[in-house]
Amino acid sequence: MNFSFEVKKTDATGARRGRLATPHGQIETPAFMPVGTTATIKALTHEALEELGTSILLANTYHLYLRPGHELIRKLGGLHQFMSWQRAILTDSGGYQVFSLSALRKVTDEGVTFRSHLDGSEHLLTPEKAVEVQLALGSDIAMVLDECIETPAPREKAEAALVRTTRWAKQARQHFLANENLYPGVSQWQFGIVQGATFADLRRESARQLLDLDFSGYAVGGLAVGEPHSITCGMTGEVTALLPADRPRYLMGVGKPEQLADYVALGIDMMDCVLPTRAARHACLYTSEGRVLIKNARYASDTRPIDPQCSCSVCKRYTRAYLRHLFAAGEITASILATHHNIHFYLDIMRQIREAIEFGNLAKFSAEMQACYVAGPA
RNA sequence: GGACGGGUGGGUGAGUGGCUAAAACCAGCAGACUGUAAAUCUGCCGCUCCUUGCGGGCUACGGAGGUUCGAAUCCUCCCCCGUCCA
Repeated sequence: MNFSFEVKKTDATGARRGRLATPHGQIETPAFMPVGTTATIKALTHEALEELGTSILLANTYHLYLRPGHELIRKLGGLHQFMSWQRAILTDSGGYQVFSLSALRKVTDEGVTFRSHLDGSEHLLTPEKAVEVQLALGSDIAMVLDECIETPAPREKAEAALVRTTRWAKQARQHFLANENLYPGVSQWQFGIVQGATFADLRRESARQLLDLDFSGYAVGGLAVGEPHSITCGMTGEVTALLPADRPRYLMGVGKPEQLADYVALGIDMMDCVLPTRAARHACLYTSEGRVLIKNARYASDTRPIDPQCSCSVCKRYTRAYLRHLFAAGEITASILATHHNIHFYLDIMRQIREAIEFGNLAKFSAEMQACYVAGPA
């Protein structure tokens, strides 16, 4: 096994400073993972991602299964070789698409039947199928298929999704353990996903049930999908309190810049979010002084960099006025530069968080982030 | 000189008697985005008043008159623009 996870230090808040080793490199934790659903971080080259210090990124089972197809990717040497990315990859299972593509799918105990958003064709994604697709992709970390529901949700619905998620997790775990060595050269970790919506007892129950299955790591799913941040934190805390200390914990789909440290303080080791990349394409830039909506008229002749405190290559070279112009003109370069900056900003936050844990001042760092995001940019 | 066609809100451009402060798109202004159906989506976009309401007043479809209860829409004259013919 080429995998290991080690917690090197835990601070007073409960934050963990660790290291996750994979066959495709080491990941310093807490880590933020940029989202590359269709095997690309939109608007960024792999050269740029490497320069930014990305150690792991996400890709998506449902999307890659539909296009170009996991069999093709397998045939071409697996996802790493296909996309020419030799660092780590985590693949999401398609569970999130149960939520985001709710209009195009039907969930039964057997699995999720999707009507393809690409061509309308029907596809049944079962827990076993999700395992098979991810093994074929050869990602480093595979997620079990779960049922992600919106919050707030009625208790009965949350219970039903929890029961189904646990059942699917058992099937997925079994199927994984029986097939993990199916492809030579592919070595993979499998994570379970805790559900339970906004009900603390359901969250705890979900976690306990998954612990029996002995996953390599545990994710908290179904959060930041409508509920307030305080609830997200509350639910996360309920779960991390029960998770084994020696396994990585992954809070799925979060968060805003000023929220990241909160999750880390709750004992989270890994996070991912489309926010920095999507917001970038939508002209929202994250800075040490808060958000900069770069299309605003006030930046038309602003010759400062996006973030005067930032050391990224975009901030070293370009002005706000130029970025604003690129967005106004609909130039593709606008997305490229904005995404580069935002990913740098997120990865830099994580660097600062890791450092803060080591120096024991995470709470202070968190407070400073909150302050500038409440105050907004100068 | 003649024959047609046309002049609509910042732009393009619908609208041929009342449902029209006037479609749609663009531009402009502002906002949203949390395991990506997102280079997307939403709101505002003539001026003004207030008790901010599917509220009131004013101005507006080249110009000036006219018909009509009512005109961007019909009539008259004028001014521009385009195409074609001399």
